[in-house]
Amino acid sequence: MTTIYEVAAHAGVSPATVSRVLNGNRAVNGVMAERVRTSIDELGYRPSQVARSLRTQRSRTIAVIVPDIENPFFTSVVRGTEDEGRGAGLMTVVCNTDNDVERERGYLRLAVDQRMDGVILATDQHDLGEFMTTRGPAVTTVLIDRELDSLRLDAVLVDNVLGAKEATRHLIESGAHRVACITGPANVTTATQRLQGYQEAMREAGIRRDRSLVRHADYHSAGGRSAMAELMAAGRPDGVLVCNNMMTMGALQELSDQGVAVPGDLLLVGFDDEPWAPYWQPPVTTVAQPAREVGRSAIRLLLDRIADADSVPRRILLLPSLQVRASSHPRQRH
Amino acid sequence: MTTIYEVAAHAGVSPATVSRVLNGNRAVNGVMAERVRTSIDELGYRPSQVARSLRTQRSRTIAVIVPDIENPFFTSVVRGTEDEGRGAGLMTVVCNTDNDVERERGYLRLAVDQRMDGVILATDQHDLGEFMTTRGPAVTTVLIDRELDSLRLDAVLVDNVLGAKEATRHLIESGAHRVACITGPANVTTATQRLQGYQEAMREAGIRRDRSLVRHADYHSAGGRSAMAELMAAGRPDGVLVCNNMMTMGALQELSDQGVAVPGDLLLVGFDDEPWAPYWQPPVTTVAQPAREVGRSAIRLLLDRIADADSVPRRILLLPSLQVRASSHPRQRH
DNA sequence: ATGAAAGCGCTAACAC
DNA sequence: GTGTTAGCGCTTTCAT
Repeated sequence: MTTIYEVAAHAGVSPATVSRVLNGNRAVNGVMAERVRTSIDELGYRPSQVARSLRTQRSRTIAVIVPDIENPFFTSVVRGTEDEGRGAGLMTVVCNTDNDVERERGYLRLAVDQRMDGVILATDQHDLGEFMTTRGPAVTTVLIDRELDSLRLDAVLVDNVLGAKEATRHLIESGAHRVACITGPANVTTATQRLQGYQEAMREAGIRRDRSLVRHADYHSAGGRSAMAELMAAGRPDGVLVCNNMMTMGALQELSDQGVAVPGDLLLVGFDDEPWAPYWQPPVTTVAQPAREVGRSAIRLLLDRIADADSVPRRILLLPSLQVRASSHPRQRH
Repeated sequence: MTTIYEVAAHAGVSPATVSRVLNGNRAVNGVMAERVRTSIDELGYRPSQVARSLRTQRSRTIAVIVPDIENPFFTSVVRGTEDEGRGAGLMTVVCNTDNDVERERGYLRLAVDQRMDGVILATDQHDLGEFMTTRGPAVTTVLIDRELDSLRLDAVLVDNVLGAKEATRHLIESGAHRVACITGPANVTTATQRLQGYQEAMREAGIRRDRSLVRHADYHSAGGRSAMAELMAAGRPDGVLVCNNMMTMGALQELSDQGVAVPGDLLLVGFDDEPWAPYWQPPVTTVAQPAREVGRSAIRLLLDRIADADSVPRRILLLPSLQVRASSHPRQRH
């Protein structure tokens, strides 16, 4: 692999001059710069980022650590970080923890070991282990999607309460009287917030609280399915808010198996818009989260934080939007 | 950030000794090693991979470059490379090209610049630009999913001809007489191979070739949808093989919109098994590709290639398997 | 068994 | 405007 010295020799200049050309330093004679560029091309030279990082102490690389890369919400977030990062010359590395604490720790360690410029992290782990030192995180970190109040860090969140509230209100206005809610694990903030939004909407509609209409599941399809089965057994609801995309699939399957027509017998709204929500049968009304914007905002917070390590942590709250489709179409009056 | 020198000073030894402990060099006194480990813990020291890579000329990192990270086939491949790579101490970096030649070039360049140990690449680009030098690829490379005969490289492929052939035969045996095929772009090898498998099965069943039953689309849902619409207009088929997961969604939507019942009016088989295929309405019969195994095999080929740069390129062909579900259930005889 | 020292490939003072 | 040089944090001979 050719080095900067070989390029320098080839062009008859010093390595410093090559470095200047490489880094767009204007203080280089035009002719000489051109000669250097020619040598670079002829030799097919590519500067070693490794050497560069060691020297400059910056890697121009950030890690995005997510619990589930198969969840389209997170893939969209990654698109956002790539988009926004590219502009700042930042490369995005995707790390998938599969909700495994040990893998998460491993990736945090990796970010440190690689001396990455930043970490964008979605987790419900309040204890980040050795990664959190007394002087803050070992690598500049921005949280996304889930809140971790215990950590004083920048964060980009979505207004889950509002999203769930609007969705529930929509179900009620569309004619549902017994609206159920399948939310995520009780220890995940997004799940409790969405449940809260549901409860607020119910209260405001003057519907009395009925615990048999609420289920916590695991944010995966199988969990959504059994939760839906339980709800049907506990007393048929005529509307349901399913608080994430994976569980929505499971719930729909269970309803289909039981011969429950959507929206005929039951109105349904899911969470997390995604590429194929419109393609389902029926097309599913969802609370769309601005996933891409989450990624973009996270990069911006990260860059600000790198520029000024000492300012007070910021919290960006983005708004979701209801995408109305067939699964919640108002019931015909009989 | 603490360095190896500070650890050495803290433990009262030389940096060389710390390095030896770090790398499990047995030639170090037990007591001393223990003292070093204590210092490492106390200081929270993490060796810089950057400095390590510069010194050893190995990054222990590979790039997996795929055309579409939202396609579950590729996410599964990535899982495979992570699984298998972890064992060898390799870290997987995921790069998403969105089928964009420029982005692909960019990521190949990145692999070079970061002096990565290897690249696992899914592409239909026959020209890899400067990445391919006269002495082979700039970084050790293994191709996956798609064939590139022009490049003499290791590759892990799936027997697409066989998969499509079995699927088509299954459709015919299940009672379809006019079996259509929606395949991918004519310049992508997986698409032509799947089409070929379809054609072979049709020929062997003694069904005469009918070009109006074949459509090329773009491997995305919208393309699958319009292809399905065209097929229905051109003369209703009673069976269809859709050659990738995204297009299957589109085709199903079109059929639903037209009021065509699956499998009642038309039998359907898709390609690429995926997490939610069983959750669709109806659950979809698919040709499941061993995506994870593709990733694992690719890592193995890569490691072999790194160990021996001069052996002849190998080609691993994996077998797909038909997952029979409701969408192709044999028609009741009227 | 341990240490001293060179060097991986680059950048940034500093000198000219 | 350009060159010389030190040094980023490691690993690895080569001495001892």
